[in-house]
Amino acid sequence: MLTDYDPSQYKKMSVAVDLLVFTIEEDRLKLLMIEREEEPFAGKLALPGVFVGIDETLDAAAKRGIREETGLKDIYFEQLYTFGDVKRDPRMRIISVSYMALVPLEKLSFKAGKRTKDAYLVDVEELLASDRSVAFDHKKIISYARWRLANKVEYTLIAFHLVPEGFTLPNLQKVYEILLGKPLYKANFRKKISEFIEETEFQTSGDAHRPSRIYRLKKEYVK
Amino acid sequence: MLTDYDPSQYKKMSVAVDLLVFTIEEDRLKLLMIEREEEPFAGKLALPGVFVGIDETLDAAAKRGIREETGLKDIYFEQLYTFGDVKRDPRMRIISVSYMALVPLEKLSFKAGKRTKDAYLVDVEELLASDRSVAFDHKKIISYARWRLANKVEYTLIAFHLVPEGFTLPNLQKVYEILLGKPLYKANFRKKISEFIEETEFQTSGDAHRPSRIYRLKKEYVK
DNA sequence: ACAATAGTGTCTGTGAGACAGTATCGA
DNA sequence: TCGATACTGTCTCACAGACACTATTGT
Repeated sequence: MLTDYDPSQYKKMSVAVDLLVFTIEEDRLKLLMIEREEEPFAGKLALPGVFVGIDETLDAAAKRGIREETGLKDIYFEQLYTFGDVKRDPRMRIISVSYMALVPLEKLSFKAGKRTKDAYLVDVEELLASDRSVAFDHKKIISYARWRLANKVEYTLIAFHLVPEGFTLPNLQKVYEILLGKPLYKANFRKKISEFIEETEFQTSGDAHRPSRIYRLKKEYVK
Repeated sequence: MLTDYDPSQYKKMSVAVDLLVFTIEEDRLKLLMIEREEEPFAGKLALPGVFVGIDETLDAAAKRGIREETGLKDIYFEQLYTFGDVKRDPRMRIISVSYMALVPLEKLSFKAGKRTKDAYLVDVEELLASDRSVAFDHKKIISYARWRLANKVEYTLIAFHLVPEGFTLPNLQKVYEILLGKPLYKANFRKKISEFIEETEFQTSGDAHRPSRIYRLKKEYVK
């Protein structure tokens, strides 16, 4: 490939990274979105994103974007898909490499439902079910990410990234149920994940019922 | 996102599509590669690829590339991953969106092992196991594609794209075995895929043993 | 004692794995 | 008849699904 490169023939384009930062808030899957202030799509919700620098790796751009939007340095993220429709952005040709990030709510400096800057935590199912318009082709991207997330829950340990380092099993199960969109049987769920976790000495307290033991992911499975 | 776009700050770059056209030849997984004639990496094997036109969708560019390299219009392909290391190409910054395509050998105008133009069918396992150098970061891309292919075989019907429309079960099983890298039990394999296929009236003939029935994928599962 | 949630034991059905057997062609 | 490969029947075992039971807290 690339043997016959002719700069005059192939115009260059801009490459951006779009970020899908997911978290769980009040037993709902939420996505970090911003309200656009300028045209096009002023007033609409959009995914946060950054342009990729000429000397910057895609992963590095994603990391930088996450840092700028959340203040967080070391959260889990992975490349999702690259969207390259010609008219995605009415102003110019932009290739968008989407990245999905997962973070437990505790790490986000967000209050429930409240805004920080122009950023909101948007209920994903609600957004996708509604006919509310979203900037650019971002609704399509969100829809794809939601699908991929549900898929990967089944054959990876990705759900653990949505939960604090120390977690209870009822807590973790709830996350699985939210991502899968269906209830699970307690006993079966525990059997399935038991090989990946280990007890800690801690447990919850203060609730008017039996306390719940705190577990953590075994070291060998921590990314 | 994209609210603060400043053209002087973010330089544009080139976007290319790299193609991984897989097929099965002589019971081996093969990949279509070309021998580079120019620097850099002259004489090395490389993935075929094309630059994405300014008014061209990523998928459209992939389709065009496949057409140019194989002469084929309607074969299965899917986007794989986007590679954006800064020094991938020593000449300039190129973002490479990789696409994986699958085609039965019968559709390719290739003779076993022989070249057409500068194109070869390269044994994938052999290439990956060897320390033979490959142009750019293409070895990494191939390695990733090989992994993804093995994965998707297990939970999709992707293997059917490597086999003609009418196929025998021993034939299909062999493809699964090649992709999975392990032998399968006949009876179990048949039970597993029986729901997706249907008999035709045809069978093989001429061999010194019991003929093999020709099957096809049920309509509802085609693509 | 009771409400509420945490946690466990076990039956069942489904499906993958393993292997042995039967079927049908050309020579 | 025989060699070779196509095709089928069935046993076993692991595991997901389903459900009932026990455990431990605060009030």
